[in-house]
Amino acid sequence: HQGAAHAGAAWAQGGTAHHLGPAMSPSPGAGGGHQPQPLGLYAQAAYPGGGGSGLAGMLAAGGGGAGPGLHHALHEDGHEAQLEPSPPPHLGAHGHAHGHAHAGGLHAAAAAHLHPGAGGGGSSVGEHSDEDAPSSDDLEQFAKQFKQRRIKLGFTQADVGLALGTLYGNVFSQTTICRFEALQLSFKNMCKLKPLLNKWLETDSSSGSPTNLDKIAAQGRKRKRTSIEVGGQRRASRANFLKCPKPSGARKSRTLANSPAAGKRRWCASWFCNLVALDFTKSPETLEQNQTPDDL
DNA sequence: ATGCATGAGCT
DNA sequence: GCTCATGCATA
Repeated sequence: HQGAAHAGAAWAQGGTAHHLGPAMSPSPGAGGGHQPQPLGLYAQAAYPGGGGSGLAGMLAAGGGGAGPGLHHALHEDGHEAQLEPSPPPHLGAHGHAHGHAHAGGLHAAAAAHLHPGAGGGGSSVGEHSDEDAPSSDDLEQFAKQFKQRRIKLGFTQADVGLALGTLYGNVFSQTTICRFEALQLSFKNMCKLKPLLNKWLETDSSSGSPTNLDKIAAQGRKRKRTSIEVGGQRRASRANFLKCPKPSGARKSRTLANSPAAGKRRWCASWFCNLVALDFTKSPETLEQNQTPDDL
């Protein structure tokens, strides 16, 4: 059930993508069982080959039934649209951008792709726990299944993270597992983690043993989280981001100096970095609403 | 689940 | 100096 209705999350390697959140049908249905999970479609933009227009392109299209169409466009300011060419090293190419537009939503993907095809044999439709070129669909499906099984087995995200540590060397935090399940990691990162989690699924039943939940002593260095004045600073920063996702040095200085967030350079830097890195996977609709006129 | 932060690699 | 993978702290 729920099969077709997802809202989306978008992936892109070098480009921009958004997703919108609320897409679910307003079905009055009592049922409600779950909360609308934003799962979704991914779009992978392959690399901007040389040219580039891809970067700033795209915007969303309106939402079908339910949602008030929210979307917005990101326009970059006049100049500069740099894309970094991260060369897709041959190998696994995956990437289709399927942009389904389901019931509510949309988003587009600028995309190019390399075909998955590796050469060879007729790939059968097998669901194998592949290692090599998982498609977005595979990952999406895997994540979904993984979460389901994890819960069924009674493990928390944190448990899994720890287990991974004992299974291999890498320990992962609850955060990472959560993001994996929610498809909030980069495509590449998802591909990297999938095999590990998959192995966990297989090894799980055996792990009835009392997991040594410790070892992972905490290290010193506590991080301090900067407090941002609700509303103003964040709002202004969002507006700025919309105007220019990748500000140049000069522009950054100007923006910082005049923004309500002035003085919080480090915060600003992290904020922009995170937004760009996640490809703007945070509700763009919110941005639109709060957009400030022109406080650059 | 998500906001802010760190640090390793790259360029 | 930037991107990416990851995580602490917290809503």
